[in-house]
Amino acid sequence: MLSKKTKYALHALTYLSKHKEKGAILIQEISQEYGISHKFLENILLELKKAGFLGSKKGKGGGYYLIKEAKDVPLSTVIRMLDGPIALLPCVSLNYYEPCEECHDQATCGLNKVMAQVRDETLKILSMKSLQDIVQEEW
Amino acid sequence: MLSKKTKYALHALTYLSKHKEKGAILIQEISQEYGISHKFLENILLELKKAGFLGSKKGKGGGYYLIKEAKDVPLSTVIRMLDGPIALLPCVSLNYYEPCEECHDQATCGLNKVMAQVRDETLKILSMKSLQDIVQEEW
DNA sequence: ATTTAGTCTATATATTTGATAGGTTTTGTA
DNA sequence: TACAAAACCTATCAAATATATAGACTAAAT
Repeated sequence: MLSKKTKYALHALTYLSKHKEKGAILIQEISQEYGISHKFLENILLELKKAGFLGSKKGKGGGYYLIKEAKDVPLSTVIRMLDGPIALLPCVSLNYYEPCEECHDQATCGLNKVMAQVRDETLKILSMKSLQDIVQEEW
Repeated sequence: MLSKKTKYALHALTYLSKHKEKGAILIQEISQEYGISHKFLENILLELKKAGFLGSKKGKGGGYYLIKEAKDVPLSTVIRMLDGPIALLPCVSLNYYEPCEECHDQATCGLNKVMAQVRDETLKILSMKSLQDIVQEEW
């Protein structure tokens, strides 16, 4: 399951994308919209900023805004950044690979094969779908 | 990611299936084979027994053995039993459904749609593939 | 009777997740 | 230029979950 962190991030990004015309948007506004703790969301938005998805402005009239085009924000990227691996096993993770300690030989492991297949199908969707698809779906 | 518990369970089931001709197999033997803590594996096998996958025999010459046919043990069932939901969001889980607290309206939620798609593709594989497929893959 | 090996329940330890606290910096504006 | 607003930053805490361990109990073989 996705962590709340990631879910909140995706909702926040969606909100920012939908209200792009408003310019900078307060953390407050987003946290109220979804009933998320202000401080928790703060941390999340900061991370998204450091990762280059968001820009921000301090002081009065400040807030956050989307830097990237919604179509250039694949869901897989957001999920990986905040939750880590998408794969079900470390030994089939493309971005967070680690061998399984208990595994004798990855090359012949049956689970490895199946989970690689699951990973491929999941990624086919999550890297194809972008923030824009979410926004469009909701409008 | 799958928990160690689930990974261990799947390995243990595979082992039991491969060595079915031996009859009852010691926890000891399996835990050594994969370098798993004896006691931890004990708990896992007990769960699998209570769920009706394994049988056991106490005392000397005892151990665990597979009750079901390997082909009748879908990976999805094992994963769900030990790890819970396969879906990435509670609101698209078929077996552990819960609404997302922060969500205004599931019917129009864009994430919901995408994650339902991911769930479908994942389940297509995990409920199609059984223990037997894992065993065959490794032989 | 003794040994072997699973059963059961409880507890301990570690890790991760979700949330909070409070001071710092920047910026608009009165 | 002082003040207020709002993001920035770091640290910490609390709760939940995952992993592992302990030890007494029961059943079976010999």
